[in-house]
Amino acid sequence: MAQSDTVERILDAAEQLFAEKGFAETSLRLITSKAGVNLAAVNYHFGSKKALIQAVFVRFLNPFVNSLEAELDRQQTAGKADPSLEDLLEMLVRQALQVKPRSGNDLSIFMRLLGLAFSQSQGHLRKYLGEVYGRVFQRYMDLLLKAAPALPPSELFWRVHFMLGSAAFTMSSMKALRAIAEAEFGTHTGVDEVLRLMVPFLAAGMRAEGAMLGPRPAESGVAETA
Amino acid sequence: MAQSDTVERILDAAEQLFAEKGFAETSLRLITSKAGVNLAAVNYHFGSKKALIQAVFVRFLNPFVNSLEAELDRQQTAGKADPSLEDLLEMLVRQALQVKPRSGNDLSIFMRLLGLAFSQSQGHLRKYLGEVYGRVFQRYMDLLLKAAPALPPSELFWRVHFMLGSAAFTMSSMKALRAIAEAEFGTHTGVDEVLRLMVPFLAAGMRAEGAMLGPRPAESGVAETA
DNA sequence: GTTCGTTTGAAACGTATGTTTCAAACATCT
DNA sequence: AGATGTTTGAAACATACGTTTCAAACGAAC
Repeated sequence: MAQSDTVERILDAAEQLFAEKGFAETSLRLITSKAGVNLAAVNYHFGSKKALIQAVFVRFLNPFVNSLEAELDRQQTAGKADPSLEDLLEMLVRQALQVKPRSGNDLSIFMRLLGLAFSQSQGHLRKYLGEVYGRVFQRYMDLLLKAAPALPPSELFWRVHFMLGSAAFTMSSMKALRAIAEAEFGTHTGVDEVLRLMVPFLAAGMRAEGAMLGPRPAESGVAETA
Repeated sequence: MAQSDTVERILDAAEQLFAEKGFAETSLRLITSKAGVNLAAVNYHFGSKKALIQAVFVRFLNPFVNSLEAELDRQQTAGKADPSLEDLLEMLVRQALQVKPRSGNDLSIFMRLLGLAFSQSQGHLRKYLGEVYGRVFQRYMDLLLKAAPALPPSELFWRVHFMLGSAAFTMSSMKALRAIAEAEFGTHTGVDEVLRLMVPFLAAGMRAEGAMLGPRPAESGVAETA
């Protein structure tokens, strides 16, 4: 064959190992030996380890983001009312669950990688993902801010990142937490269920009464300091 | 003097560098050169890099946890009613703000280290911190569960970790986020203010209507929170 | 069947890391 | 002051990593 499957084998192995151990802790030798290819193949096909990491993310993020954008288009052209917070969060959950699993690639790998992208971001990844997906992200964020209660912009800013933190942390620890939950309560909780549990929690947090100062936007001195 | 300040110098440098770059990305050579001590001093005084990391955490976590436990004692012997979610979260904020800053050690370093303990936990750290501080943590958790609404235990389990995620992520990215917020909104938001902003967000999330029982979900349709 | 661009394989390179070694310097106690 | 136990300093060690090299193997075109 003209194009062997070496590239795919590397991506599969890297995806799985990154999700298990993180980026820095996964060596190229481990990846290539798991993939059954030569060590030099990574640098030959991808150029560097950083480029490999980016390639892994593009491969699994592209379908997700495209699907999300399609749903945003649908929602917009349908001329419906602006979606609620719950609608928007559910939308993300739905897209995530819809991503078709590849070989041995279950949802938790997707989740874990997504979490790692934020917590272990080496800078280059964050920058790269921002360049590639920033537009769709911004579009989603605008809807989110429209659905959020009227609060000082800076308070909304922080609340969005509180949400992001919940999601990133939960996703990157989901596998371990699910094991604990199962041992402790006997109830088998699927990844999809955990994602749905987050929706009311996050939406309620966003809707909480503001803590900054009254109804007015922040201008005069913020005399909250203790 | 019988005991030179080498140990403290190492701890100071390590604390600051870990907070800046994470554990794996901070080499012993960087630490020792910043501390102005010999490279071998780390292994001589601490035994290994892992032990150094633990020592850094013990030094800054001990006052915090002791102070928290004292407040729990006070609260309990005072015979007051069980504290609310907001009370409990405010309690943590208060302890964090109360930790006296050391040389050049401001609150954001404390926050960032705390966040790293969860997101970059190398296993050994998590285990060690669990052994040392597990008892107080459990005690606090019991109060938290008492203050939380009546929900299936597994749903509460997940919500607690959603909270934890918010906190850990926010704390570990606080410095960068504060810079963004300041550039975007012009409002200078102190670390203490950010912590206090989290309180209503997290409390409201914990109090959100349960998503588990109630109308049987399981199908594609989603029961929206009315 | 020969040729030529692409891909693979095995080995080496250069660098960085945590750790160990051991003699010199130091502080403390008799 | 001298002996003794502790701490430091400079160097080396062992290992792991990402990357490079280059000859061999391969596939498609002529």
